[in-house]
Amino acid sequence: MVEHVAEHHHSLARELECVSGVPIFQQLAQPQLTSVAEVTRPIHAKKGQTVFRPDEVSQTLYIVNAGQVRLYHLADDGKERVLRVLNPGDFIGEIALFTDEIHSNYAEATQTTELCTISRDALTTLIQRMPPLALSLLSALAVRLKSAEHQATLLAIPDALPRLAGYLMDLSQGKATALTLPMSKQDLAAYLGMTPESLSRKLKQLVMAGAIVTSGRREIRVVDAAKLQALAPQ
Amino acid sequence: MVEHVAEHHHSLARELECVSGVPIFQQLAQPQLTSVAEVTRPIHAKKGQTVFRPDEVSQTLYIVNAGQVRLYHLADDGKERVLRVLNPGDFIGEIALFTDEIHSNYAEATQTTELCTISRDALTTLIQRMPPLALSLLSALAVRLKSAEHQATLLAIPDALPRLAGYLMDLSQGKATALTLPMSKQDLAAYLGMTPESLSRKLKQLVMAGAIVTSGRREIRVVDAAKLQALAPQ
DNA sequence: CGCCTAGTTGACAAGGCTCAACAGGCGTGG
DNA sequence: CCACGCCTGTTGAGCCTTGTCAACTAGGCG
Repeated sequence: MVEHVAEHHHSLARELECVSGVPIFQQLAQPQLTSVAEVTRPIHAKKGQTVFRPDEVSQTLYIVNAGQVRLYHLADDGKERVLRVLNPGDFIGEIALFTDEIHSNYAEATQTTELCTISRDALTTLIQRMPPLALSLLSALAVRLKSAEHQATLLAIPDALPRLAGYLMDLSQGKATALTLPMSKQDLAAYLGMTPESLSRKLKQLVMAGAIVTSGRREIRVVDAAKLQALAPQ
Repeated sequence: MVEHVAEHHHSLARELECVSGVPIFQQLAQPQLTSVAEVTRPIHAKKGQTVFRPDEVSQTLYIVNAGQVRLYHLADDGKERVLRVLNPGDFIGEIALFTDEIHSNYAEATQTTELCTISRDALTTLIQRMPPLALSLLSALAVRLKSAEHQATLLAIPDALPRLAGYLMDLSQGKATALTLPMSKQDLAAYLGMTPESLSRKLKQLVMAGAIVTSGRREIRVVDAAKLQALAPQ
């Protein structure tokens, strides 16, 4: 589980596929996409493999193209704190673009995953040549910033139930839909700043209240958005 | 240094002063600074005044030039949750640049404050004309994102003492220095996800442990960074 | 089919929140 | 300039929530 990820350097086709699937580059024209593809290196990781680990000096932007990457922090009591989960289109390493970021987190593939990597120098050059790219990067960062600050306000709530309800409201976007948890329950518990035991109990409480029903390991269906809303903060 | 330009565009003097003091625009050349100043509108707020309130549709970037702005959220139990405090050079409203942001927070001046405002249209135009501006905006957003995510990891810690110790470590940057709290203790308590009572007790605990000494309302001196570090998480 | 991890449930203890009363600064007005 | 008053911060006591530890169940993967 500590093996190195496989790197590939071949035709541009692969890079193009990687690049064109990513929202950040979506509105670029074909020739510009090719320029981006030229400086992109795809890497692959199988389930459980580590993409990067702490203390590596990084000057690379990682963009998830397919699969899923779990970003977590290892506390010195041995507990893993999940920071977030990267799905296709998400990226990590933006700070590496401006300072020599020393990663303090682990990135681990939770399934077979393909990532695009772009070096700092290549990306800054690209940004200066393609203003639309700068705008879409800014937009992506702004969105992430908003969600990070939102999460911070959620976590500042001392009671576990509204914290969980607020999280589920975000996931379901206020509607009574079925949804799949983006991570395991123990990871979710860490993400929400509680123990797996508490998460289990609070979920049960929501089921009892008639707000949600659970089915299977990661499936949740919101049946009464109003009840959930009433338990959520704000 | 502003004088020279002021002679040519006298009406811009105020805007230039506002713009040139802001880190985001710092490395722009003089003519570019003038372009920025041309689309900037300074606004002023006295202590206690509200800069904006929730449900206002905003297409504006606010940059604090002097003074301090407190950004907070009003829960429906009437309690204020401080999201962060903006000091000179900090900005807010970046999400407004990409979507019609509906502010969910209040912004209130804690002292006599001057802000620069730039409209969405003006800023996107500027970005496309000035690649370095895009880079420095990206850099600023990345830094804020990092600190927001860091705060989220802090808040996910259930025990109040390490949470506080971690916050103080961040403020003091690991050194044994004197520091001034950027906000009142009750605001800090909300920011750290605890009650003012808990904050008071935990601070006392840190003083007892010999890690810090307090003097006055907002002054804290770290006397033993190692002790503080030992109590902080990671 | 069986093992191993993820998830659940229960009992207990500890920590933080709540409520309430008190002290101490700072600004305001006399 | 002083005194008063208000707001900020502190201290105390009790209860409630959540973390901890432990045992148990349920899926998933080999």
